Amino acid sequence: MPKRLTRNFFNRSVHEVAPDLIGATLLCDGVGGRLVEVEAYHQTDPAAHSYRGPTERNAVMFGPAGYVYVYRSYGIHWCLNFVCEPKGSASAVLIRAIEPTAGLKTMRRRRGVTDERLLCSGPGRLCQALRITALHNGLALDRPPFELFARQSEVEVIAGPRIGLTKAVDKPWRYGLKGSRFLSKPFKSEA
DNA sequence: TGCCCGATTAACT
DNA sequence: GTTAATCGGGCAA
Repeated sequence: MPKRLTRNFFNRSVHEVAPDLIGATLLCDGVGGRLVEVEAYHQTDPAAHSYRGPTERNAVMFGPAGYVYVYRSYGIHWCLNFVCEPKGSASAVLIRAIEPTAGLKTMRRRRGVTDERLLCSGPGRLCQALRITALHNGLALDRPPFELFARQSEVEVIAGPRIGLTKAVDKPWRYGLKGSRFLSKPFKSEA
């Protein structure tokens, strides 16, 4: 059986946690898969929601590590983050793409597409596939409905600039599973 | 209060 | 490659 990750896993630098998450398996009510793409955000980072200090929306980011921060993107989509570092650091990892392994039929129904590569390849898409909404904001990652398992083998992690930003565009804080077909976009170094 | 804009996606040309 | 959809946060007034 794969080893479960607990909240303690997240209580260190977001730049260590983010690449370590590649290959881990996330399930929500039994539906999900392998994390293949994430991005790191920190309070000192102009692109982070926490950059301008605590607000009602980003309050969870200022809390302890190992909890879920969910926000509405463009008024349409939900985006899923894992809070990292000691309380107050306001850092988090954005989950950008998952390789679907569990609940494929459910995900196809929720997404309205059949192509496996379109189920969870993007932050908004994976939230729709796993049915993650504001109701999950503030929940612990090691408690239901979530299940999080450590990767079972070594993986090759690739890094590059984050996607969709207008600030701090040069920071190479996007991490991905090298060669994965399920990335939201290819990394430049393997294009 | 009003205005601008975004850690996106799908459907266009 | 371009653009609409859609709405709350953040800031100016």
